[in-house]
Amino acid sequence: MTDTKIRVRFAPSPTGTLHVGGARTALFNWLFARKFNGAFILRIEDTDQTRYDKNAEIAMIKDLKWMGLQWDEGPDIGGEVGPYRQSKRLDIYKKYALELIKKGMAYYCFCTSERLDEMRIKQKAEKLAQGYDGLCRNLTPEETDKRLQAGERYVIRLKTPLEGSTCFSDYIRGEISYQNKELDDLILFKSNGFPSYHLANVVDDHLMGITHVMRGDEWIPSTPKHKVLYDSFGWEPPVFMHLPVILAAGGGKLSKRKGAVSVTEYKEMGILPNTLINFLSLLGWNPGDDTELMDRETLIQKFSLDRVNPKSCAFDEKKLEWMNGQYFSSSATETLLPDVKKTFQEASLPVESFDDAYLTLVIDVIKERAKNLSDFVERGSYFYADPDSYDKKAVKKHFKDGAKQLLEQVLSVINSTEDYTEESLEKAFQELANTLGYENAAKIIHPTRLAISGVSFGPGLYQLLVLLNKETVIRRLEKGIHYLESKV
RNA sequence: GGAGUGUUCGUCUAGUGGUUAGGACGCUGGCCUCUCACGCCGGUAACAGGGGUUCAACUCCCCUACACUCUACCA
Repeated sequence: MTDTKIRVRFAPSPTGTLHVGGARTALFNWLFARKFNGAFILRIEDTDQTRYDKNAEIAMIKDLKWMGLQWDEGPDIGGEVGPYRQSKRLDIYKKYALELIKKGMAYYCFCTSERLDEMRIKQKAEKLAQGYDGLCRNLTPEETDKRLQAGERYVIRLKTPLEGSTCFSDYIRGEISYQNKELDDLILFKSNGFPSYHLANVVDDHLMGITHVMRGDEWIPSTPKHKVLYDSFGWEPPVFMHLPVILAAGGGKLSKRKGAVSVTEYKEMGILPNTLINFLSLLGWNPGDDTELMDRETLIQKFSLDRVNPKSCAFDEKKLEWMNGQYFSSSATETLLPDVKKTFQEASLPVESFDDAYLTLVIDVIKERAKNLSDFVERGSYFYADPDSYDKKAVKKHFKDGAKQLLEQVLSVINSTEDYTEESLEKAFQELANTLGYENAAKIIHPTRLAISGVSFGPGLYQLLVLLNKETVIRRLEKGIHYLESKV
């Protein structure tokens, strides 16, 4: 398997957003290519002109790049066996389709879609096997010529053996065999002058020297037909490997109702690219030991086709978030800064009134507590704006009788703390606790935290006091005292 | 309807004839602690069902059930 250079491709049809299932397929191809120093190729399969969406293609490429799955050959960067966009290879497909006709392995079919529809309805009603009935398969050359001359619309179909069976080997599932009578005659060339997916795909994989085809398992039923196609051309088929589908958390199809489906959505939620790569890699593959947190290099090093399993799996967002939390805490703050800044702006926080150095400190204390970007807003908004309300439950617990007096004392302690550092503040709070006869400073800390942040959770109080700076703390304490006055 | 693929804790998975069926997320008890989060220690929970093969089956074979996919001039 490694004596010839590995060449794999990701061949999306740009008709919508990049689905996590597609992303996983791309990832496995990429990992495999990187592992063996092979080539990872991006090929745009835009043979369906009616469903093609330029914006979808742009978005898809953006998502792939965001994940860091860079290709070695593709429509944007070229390569030796291009073009890498099927709509630019139309004459190639035509040539090969004609070649098959000449060899007698394909034929012109003049059946109209109306006739095909009727045929299917009848087949269904009579509970017969579905599929093209082969009406045009036995047209005489004379008849065919006559109708061609007359300008009738036609498609080109592959002549599939009527008897026997066709089998192929799937790398992760073993031998898969189909009875030829189950296989109907594939359309190779459509009447609009475009090739079908099947023809374009097989011709391109061959011409581009693809050694391993890794794709979604919805392709399993067409693979025997592709095998017939390869045989008809006299070409050696690549190694096939069909990856299982990704299901929604509760089972069933992944759909918008059951959570996010596209890479873009996860990006917007604040999932880090490395998290998504790592998480997706573990869906249908594992390194064989218990390692779960792996960076790109480790993934490449450990990846192996032999450990890919054929079972479909569910996308567990809870675990994704856990993993993202792990990545947040281990990420360098400066890599997080642009995204957090943007998120804060979108939440209408006045990030511009403060400098990046401040934001850096804020991210530092939040990143180890956050699982996605919205956590940064939830846990960080008070760094930018004085709280305009206090958490109700926390008020009940920490703004009890005497809280006002307590805050006044805290205020005076803060005011008189010359050396405004965590150490001195801790010492000062400790002393206040002693004076008041408390066992520890907890009874002072909680009301203070609530007054300056509006919530009952967050970083260590002394850290918070310093980060917010003395002036802000004093202002918020006074505000808290006013609040308690008006409350009584 | 037909064909194909799949089936180990709720979820992701390890396991390739003999294991107290292991790990991770989740949930949960506790520790740590000024709170939250982290971390640490513990708990919870699985071989779809039925037949074989075998001294022995989660592992091999068959059947059933269930899930998913395909059955387009879509990919």
